[in-house]
Amino acid sequence: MTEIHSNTEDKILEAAKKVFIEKGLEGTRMQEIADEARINKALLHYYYRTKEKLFAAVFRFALSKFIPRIEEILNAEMPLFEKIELIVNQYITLLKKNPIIPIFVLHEINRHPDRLLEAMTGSGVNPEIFIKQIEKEVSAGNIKPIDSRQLIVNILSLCVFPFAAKPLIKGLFFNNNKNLYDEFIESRKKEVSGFIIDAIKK
Amino acid sequence: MTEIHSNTEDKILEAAKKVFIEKGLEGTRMQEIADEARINKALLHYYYRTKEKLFAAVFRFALSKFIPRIEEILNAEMPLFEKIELIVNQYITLLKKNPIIPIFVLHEINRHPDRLLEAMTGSGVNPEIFIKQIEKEVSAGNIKPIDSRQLIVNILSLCVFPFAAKPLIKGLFFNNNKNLYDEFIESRKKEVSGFIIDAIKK
DNA sequence: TCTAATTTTGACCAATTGGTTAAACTAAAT
DNA sequence: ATTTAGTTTAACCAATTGGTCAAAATTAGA
Repeated sequence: MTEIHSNTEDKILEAAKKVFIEKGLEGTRMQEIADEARINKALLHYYYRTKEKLFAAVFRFALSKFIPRIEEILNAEMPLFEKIELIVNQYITLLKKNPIIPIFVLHEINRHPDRLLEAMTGSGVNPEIFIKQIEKEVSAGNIKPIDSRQLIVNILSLCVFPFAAKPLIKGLFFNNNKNLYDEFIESRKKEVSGFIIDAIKK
Repeated sequence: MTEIHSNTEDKILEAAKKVFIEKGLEGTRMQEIADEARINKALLHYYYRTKEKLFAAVFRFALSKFIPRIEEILNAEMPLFEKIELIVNQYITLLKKNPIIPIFVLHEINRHPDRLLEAMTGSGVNPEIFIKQIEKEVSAGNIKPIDSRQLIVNILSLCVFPFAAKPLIKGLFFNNNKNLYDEFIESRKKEVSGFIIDAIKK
């Protein structure tokens, strides 16, 4: 198991990320990944034996961008509203750097839900902590009563959906103008957290 | 152009809907559609000459479920909050009947954004009306100041995302229990409109 | 330098794919 | 009963696909 990270192996993974994430598992041809990496197709199978194995590596990467590690934020000693601002801001910032990750991940976990369970086991993702905190705030009367899972899904929805629906939003509202769409997303960093806080504050 | 709706043509379209919407354009084999419809594969090409043409028919159907015609609601004489309640309730009800439509449409318009423009031209979808109404309510001081497009995207996000992320939510929150997830969605009919109204009311 | 291991390649393969074709079947009209 | 039109099928095809393999090229160690 002496993994010498040859330049080639990295080139393959980078090429695979680009093509797989754009076109999905079934929309991707191994030849296209090879072309993208400027190597022979047989080399793909030399480093990653099958398409599935190469895809699995890409999927793991994508999932780490889609479900970021934010334990530090969640466990931080900080008022709930500030925490929500921080989460929303960081999440939208992250997704802005990886804008096509959401639709890729959502599509692939829909096709093969088991892949998600595998990849998430031992990934440290634990919503229980955040759930507990929200419930504490509710019963302490600091925010309006709301089911914690509903609130979490609302936060996720408001952050993620605008990326998944990019072509729709861009076409419907901004006449396919990329800059206008980007500005729209940028202003959501403040918009969304303000919206959420207004919705739950007393 | 004498289109006699034979039973076979319907059977094909129904089978194509089932397979395409579940597996996407590139994940679908014509043979599988033929099997699903219990007919010969050549018959597919007899009625719909190519895979693309058959897919286009399915996509049009899916888009009509994803972007429902709600002009009547939008143009109705009704207070904004009631209107939001109605839209959210109707939209979630519709998506509950077609739960895998969102991820299918989002994925396909991401792969081929031009398909969306084609299908939406002359579809009567016109957000301008709703935009104007929201802006009127804002400037009349009836709700908090908010960009109308941001509000519309928020409404869409809160309605659609939980369907697109079904496997994630079901696994993360409900231990893959279908009933619990369904109840969760059902309660969002009230949850979401309440959330939105709380966020924008003064 | 010589050797052994690793890396890279072109040629190849079996299976699958969307699509075609000619013939057979069906049903209604004459 | 024959014709005619539309419908359905089995067999087939060329192109594409993921994957293999043996040989060539490169690298590293002695």
